[in-house]
Amino acid sequence: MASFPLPTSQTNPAAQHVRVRIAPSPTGNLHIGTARAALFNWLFAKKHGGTFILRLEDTDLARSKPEFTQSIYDGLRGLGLNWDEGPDTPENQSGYGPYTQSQRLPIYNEWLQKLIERDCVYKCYLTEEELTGKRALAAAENMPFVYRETPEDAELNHRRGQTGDAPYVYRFRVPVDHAPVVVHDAIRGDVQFDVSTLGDFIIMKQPPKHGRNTLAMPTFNFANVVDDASMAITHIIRGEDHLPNTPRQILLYEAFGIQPPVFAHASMILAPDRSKLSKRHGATALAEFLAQGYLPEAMGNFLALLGWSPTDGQEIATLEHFASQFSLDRIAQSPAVFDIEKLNWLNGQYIRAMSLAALLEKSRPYLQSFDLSAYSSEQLELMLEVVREPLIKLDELPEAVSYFFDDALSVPEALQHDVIAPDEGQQVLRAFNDTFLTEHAAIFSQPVPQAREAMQAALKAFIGSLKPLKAKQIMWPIRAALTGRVHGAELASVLILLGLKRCKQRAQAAVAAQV
RNA sequence: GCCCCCAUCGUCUAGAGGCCUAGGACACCUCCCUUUCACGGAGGCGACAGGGAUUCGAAUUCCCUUGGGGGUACCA
Repeated sequence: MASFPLPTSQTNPAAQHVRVRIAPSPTGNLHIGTARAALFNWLFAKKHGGTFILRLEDTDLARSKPEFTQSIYDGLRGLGLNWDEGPDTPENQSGYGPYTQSQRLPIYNEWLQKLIERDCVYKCYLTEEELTGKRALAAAENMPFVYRETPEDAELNHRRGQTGDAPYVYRFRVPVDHAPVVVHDAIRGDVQFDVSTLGDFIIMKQPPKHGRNTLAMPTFNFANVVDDASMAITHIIRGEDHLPNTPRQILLYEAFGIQPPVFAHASMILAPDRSKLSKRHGATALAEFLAQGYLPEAMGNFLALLGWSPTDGQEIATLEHFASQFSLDRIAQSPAVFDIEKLNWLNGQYIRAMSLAALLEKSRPYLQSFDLSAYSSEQLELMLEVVREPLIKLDELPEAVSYFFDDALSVPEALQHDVIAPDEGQQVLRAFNDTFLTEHAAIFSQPVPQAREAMQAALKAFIGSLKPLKAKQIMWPIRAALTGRVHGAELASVLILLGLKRCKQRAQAAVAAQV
């Protein structure tokens, strides 16, 4: 795919100890795009025996919330993307902490001093109004707003600096005569940005006027670079939305005299209408999918396939398997549409492949409205075994098993009329109730595996005994009477799980309804 | 507007000049299996955005157009 020259020390991860990070901001629940970025980083770290780091970028004090931090923890852990270093790991072990930006203020100030010493930054005292005016001016000329400190502004900044208490921010002075900044991207190749498109960007915000925290916060671009540099991050794998930021960050690395890490910008995940994935398209947070009963394994598998493809073409695999063949140059350059159909298929695959014991555990939260104590776990596993086939996600479970728990089964009018009421149906149901259930009553008290086998055989014989009628004509009335539907789980198992008593009740009710 | 990225079946993608009358997966259709629905199996439908250029030869290289996406904040 992308082929371009990069120093071997950078392109060959084996030549150094890989350190990658996911750096979400706790201003929202873990987004599906962030989850995928985390996954790519994790896969890359795994592949190279590297270190996967979680860093919380909470410099936006107003929007950062503890519950979002929790959502990030839960989401990543849910997918199995455990981090080697992060806010909750002992930082003295690594020496790179803390891993929460709001706790790293002294570090940013320290690094800011270096820039001040090198005259790479200046205090900007321009007010919001003055800035707005400049923006309007640029807009009027149909030009992009690129802020540069003019001689007049410099004088003004100097004058306001004298007063001592005027509010200011720190801006990075973009060198105007700098050659185009080249981003060596491991996915896209070299991307050039002319410095004339880069304004003097803010690196330290103004301290908030109110509230108990009055310390100045770094901006994203600054904190990101300082942290990545001081945490010895070797590869930055992130979304394409960060690509336009990268030249600014590279300028900062240059100002610090530090070799930038390898950048890899994966493209975005899009909604089916090719617009940005947003709430109006349904779930966007990982937790929402998980709550619907998409299995974490399926989500991880699906996300890995969105914008990346395995070399061996095996689409259903563990993350460890994917990790073994992961490489940045196989990450797609073009955006990927989030295709729920494929997720559905994958999830179904996982539901069917799962052990019944594991499935039972995963299912319990979805079955809370039912009294499971009426069944042994062996019976519950049988229940899941026979209803799991058509499932897409676990939240369909209550509907799928409802007739095992309802005491009074309500049979839809249409079924009552079309399947149960006709003479044939009644004939079948009478035979079922009077003969079949009586003759085979003993089967119901057998242990599950034997009962199932015996019941299957008995049903087969029963169908044969009603000769002129076809199997379907026999099964449907019974199924309708017992479950209130004509499609569904294997009938023999349904009978066993319902038990003799309920089978009789429901069969008799179906017959009685017609007299 | 300006800057940047992207462009293969409806969708996810394979494809790094001849292996491509473009492969796989999801979805869809047909058939088979089957006591229903499903699962599973076997087939089928279906794409290199358009236009130039380079080349003996282009899905693959270059340019333009068009379309989509991202950015343009004291958000990250």
